[in-house]
Amino acid sequence: MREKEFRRSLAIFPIGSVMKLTDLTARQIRYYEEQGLIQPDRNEGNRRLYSLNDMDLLLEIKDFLDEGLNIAAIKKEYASRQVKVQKQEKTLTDEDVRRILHDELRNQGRFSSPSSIFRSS
DNA sequence: CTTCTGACA
DNA sequence: TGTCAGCA
Repeated sequence: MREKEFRRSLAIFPIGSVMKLTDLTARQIRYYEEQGLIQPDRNEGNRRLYSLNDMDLLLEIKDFLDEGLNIAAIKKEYASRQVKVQKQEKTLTDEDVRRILHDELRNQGRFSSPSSIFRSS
Protein backbone atom coordinates (compact mmCIF):
# COMPACT_ATOMS: atom_id res chain seq x y z
CA MET A 1 0.00 0.00 0.00
CA ARG A 2 3.05 2.26 -0.31
CA GLU A 3 3.69 2.03 -4.04
CA LYS A 4 0.36 3.62 -4.87
CA GLU A 5 0.99 6.65 -2.67
CA PHE A 6 4.46 6.99 -4.12
CA ARG A 7 3.19 7.04 -7.70
CA ARG A 8 0.44 9.52 -6.84
CA SER A 9 3.08 11.86 -5.48
CA LEU A 10 5.23 11.79 -8.62
CA ALA A 11 5.12 15.21 -10.29
CA ILE A 12 5.10 14.70 -14.06
CA PHE A 13 2.21 16.70 -15.55
CA PRO A 14 2.87 20.07 -17.19
CA ILE A 15 0.40 22.86 -16.43
CA GLY A 16 -1.30 22.35 -19.77
CA SER A 17 -2.40 18.83 -18.81
CA VAL A 18 -3.57 20.04 -15.42
CA MET A 19 -5.65 22.72 -17.11
CA LYS A 20 -7.53 20.15 -19.18
CA LEU A 21 -7.97 17.69 -16.33
CA THR A 22 -9.11 20.24 -13.74
CA ASP A 23 -10.87 22.74 -16.00
CA LEU A 24 -8.91 25.54 -14.33
CA THR A 25 -6.95 28.29 -16.14
CA ALA A 26 -3.16 28.53 -15.86
CA ARG A 27 -3.71 31.85 -14.11
CA GLN A 28 -5.82 30.21 -11.40
CA ILE A 29 -3.48 27.24 -10.95
CA ARG A 30 -0.47 29.54 -10.51
CA TYR A 31 -2.41 31.81 -8.20
CA TYR A 32 -3.36 28.93 -5.87
CA GLU A 33 0.31 28.07 -5.72
CA GLU A 34 1.13 31.65 -4.73
CA GLN A 35 -1.40 31.25 -1.92
CA GLY A 36 0.45 28.17 -0.71
CA LEU A 37 -2.39 25.76 -1.49
CA ILE A 38 -0.16 23.57 -3.66
CA GLN A 39 3.60 23.21 -4.16
CA PRO A 40 4.33 21.64 -7.56
CA ASP A 41 7.87 20.63 -8.53
CA ARG A 42 9.92 22.32 -11.25
CA ASN A 43 11.83 20.71 -14.07
CA GLU A 44 15.24 21.76 -15.42
CA GLY A 45 13.60 24.54 -17.39
CA ASN A 46 11.66 25.99 -14.45
CA ARG A 47 8.45 24.50 -15.78
CA ARG A 48 5.92 23.44 -13.14
CA LEU A 49 5.27 19.70 -12.77
CA TYR A 50 2.16 18.40 -11.00
CA SER A 51 1.37 15.03 -9.39
CA LEU A 52 -1.94 13.19 -9.15
CA ASN A 53 -2.14 14.38 -5.55
CA ASP A 54 -1.84 17.96 -6.81
CA MET A 55 -4.70 17.21 -9.20
CA ASP A 56 -6.94 15.99 -6.40
CA LEU A 57 -6.03 19.02 -4.34
CA LEU A 58 -6.81 21.40 -7.21
CA LEU A 59 -10.15 19.69 -7.88
CA GLU A 60 -10.94 19.96 -4.18
CA ILE A 61 -9.98 23.62 -4.16
CA LYS A 62 -12.27 24.20 -7.12
CA ASP A 63 -15.14 22.53 -5.24
CA PHE A 64 -14.52 24.61 -2.12
CA LEU A 65 -14.52 27.74 -4.26
CA ASP A 66 -17.80 26.70 -5.90
CA GLU A 67 -19.23 26.18 -2.42
CA GLY A 68 -18.52 29.82 -1.71
CA LEU A 69 -15.32 29.53 0.34
CA ASN A 70 -12.58 32.08 -0.24
CA ILE A 71 -8.86 31.35 -0.50
CA ALA A 72 -8.28 32.35 3.13
CA ALA A 73 -10.88 29.86 4.37
CA ILE A 74 -9.37 27.08 2.28
CA LYS A 75 -5.92 27.89 3.62
CA LYS A 76 -7.24 27.56 7.18
CA GLU A 77 -8.90 24.26 6.29
CA TYR A 78 -5.60 22.77 5.09
CA ALA A 79 -3.76 24.31 8.03
CA SER A 80 -6.05 22.52 10.48
CA ARG A 81 -5.60 19.28 8.55
CA GLN A 82 -1.84 19.57 9.00
CA VAL A 83 -2.29 19.93 12.75
CA LYS A 84 -4.35 16.74 12.79
CA VAL A 85 -1.69 14.88 10.80
CA GLN A 86 0.98 16.07 13.20
CA LYS A 87 -1.03 14.86 16.18
CA GLN A 88 -1.60 11.48 14.53
CA GLU A 89 2.12 11.12 13.87
CA LYS A 90 2.88 12.01 17.48
CA THR A 91 0.42 9.34 18.66
CA LEU A 92 2.06 6.75 16.43
CA THR A 93 5.44 7.78 17.78
CA ASP A 94 4.27 7.28 21.34
CA GLU A 95 2.89 3.85 20.46
CA ASP A 96 6.18 2.93 18.83
CA VAL A 97 7.99 3.88 22.01
CA ARG A 98 5.66 1.63 24.01
CA ARG A 99 6.20 -1.27 21.62
CA ILE A 100 9.97 -0.89 21.74
CA LEU A 101 9.89 -0.69 25.53
CA HIS A 102 7.65 -3.78 25.63
CA ASP A 103 10.01 -5.74 23.37
CA GLU A 104 13.01 -4.80 25.47
CA LEU A 105 11.32 -5.97 28.65
CA ARG A 106 10.35 -9.24 26.94
CA ASN A 107 13.93 -9.86 25.79
CA GLN A 108 15.31 -9.07 29.23
CA GLY A 109 12.99 -11.71 30.60
CA ARG A 110 14.40 -14.34 28.23
CA PHE A 111 18.00 -13.75 29.10
CA SER A 112 17.40 -13.40 32.84
CA SER A 113 15.33 -16.57 33.01
CA PRO A 114 17.28 -19.89 33.19
CA SER A 115 14.45 -21.78 31.47
CA SER A 116 14.50 -19.43 28.50
CA ILE A 117 17.02 -21.64 26.67
CA PHE A 118 14.33 -24.35 26.38
CA ARG A 119 11.77 -22.23 24.60
CA SER A 120 13.81 -20.24 22.19
CA SER A 121 12.50 -20.25 18.64
C1' DC B 1 4.59 25.46 -29.65
C1' DT B 2 4.26 25.65 -24.35
C1' DT B 3 5.28 27.81 -20.10
C1' DC B 4 7.09 31.64 -17.04
C1' DT B 5 7.06 36.23 -14.66
C1' DG B 6 5.33 40.66 -14.23
C1' DA B 7 1.97 44.16 -14.99
C1' DC B 8 -2.57 46.49 -15.78
C1' DA B 9 -5.94 49.63 -20.98
C1' DT C 1 -9.29 36.65 -12.97
C1' DG C 2 -8.28 37.85 -17.89
C1' DT C 3 -4.82 39.06 -20.95
C1' DC C 4 -0.79 40.84 -23.14
C1' DA C 5 4.35 41.35 -23.42
C1' DG C 6 8.97 39.47 -23.89
C1' DC C 7 11.85 35.46 -22.51
C1' DA C 8 13.46 30.72 -22.46
